[in-house]
Amino acid sequence: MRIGELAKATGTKAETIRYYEREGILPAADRTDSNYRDYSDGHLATLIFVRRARTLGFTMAQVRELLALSDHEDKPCRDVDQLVQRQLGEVTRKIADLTSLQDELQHMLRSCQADRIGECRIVESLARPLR
Amino acid sequence: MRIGELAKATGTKAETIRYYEREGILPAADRTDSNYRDYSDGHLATLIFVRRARTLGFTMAQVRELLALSDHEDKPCRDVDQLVQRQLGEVTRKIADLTSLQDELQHMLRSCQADRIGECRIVESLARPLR
DNA sequence: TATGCACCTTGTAGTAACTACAAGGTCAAG
DNA sequence: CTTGACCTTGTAGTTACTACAAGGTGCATA
Repeated sequence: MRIGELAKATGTKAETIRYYEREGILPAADRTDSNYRDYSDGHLATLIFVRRARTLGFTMAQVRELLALSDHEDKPCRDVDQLVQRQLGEVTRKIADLTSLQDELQHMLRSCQADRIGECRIVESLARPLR
Repeated sequence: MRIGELAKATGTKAETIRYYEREGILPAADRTDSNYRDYSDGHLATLIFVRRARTLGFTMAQVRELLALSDHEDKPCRDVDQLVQRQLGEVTRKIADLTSLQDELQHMLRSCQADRIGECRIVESLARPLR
């Protein structure tokens, strides 16, 4: 598929896709005879992954690390293990925070539907567990 | 508390705290006689909230919206309701993605501990549900 | 065949959300 | 009375894009 299709399929600007290629985040695509980039389904999956990871608050560096785990076949398990453990910790923390926020938002929704204006603990929902 | 303490307590640079004040994200603090910013526990909670929300991938604009929900006492329920519903959708989507990623990381950990190098489906973990 | 659109390149510059200085000044604890 | 934390204004760097412009190729269609 060409860059325009890939852009549409993922909601990414073509310029951002080329940017990812320059940055080594997305592997360079094959080229057609007319020098157009020709993307595979693998590229599509990787790009979706990158975009999701970014909206989940991972930095480019972290995305790079996560992508590197993809081809860990050639690396010793111990190295990978540490990295995975670190990422897992962060993911788990994020889930906890988001779940707390979700609870609070749902609570707000319920109290609104009941037309009672309850107190809003939205700030507390994330601020409470003082790390 | 003074800016330095607040900075330490939240892992935020003093400069960032002043930046948030300029941007209206964090309400201006009281001032001591010597013109030092004097923060309350409320400021602390808000700042923790802001930082968490940011690492969860919310933009400043979204953080602003979420904070605005805090004092919804004066706004009609219908308006708040819509906003909450929208944020809730995003939060829920993020939790789903993160949970999928968590599963995959845990799987990698298990297969590493068993010293079997399994296939890595980390990209697929986020890329699969094609939106 | 000509028009127009998608693509190619390089390059510059803008945006968001910080982060880091510098310069020049005040305040307070040891 | 010096040192370090704070104050201000201002400029500039970083990350992760996003948006142009200029100049060129490929290709479908009127």
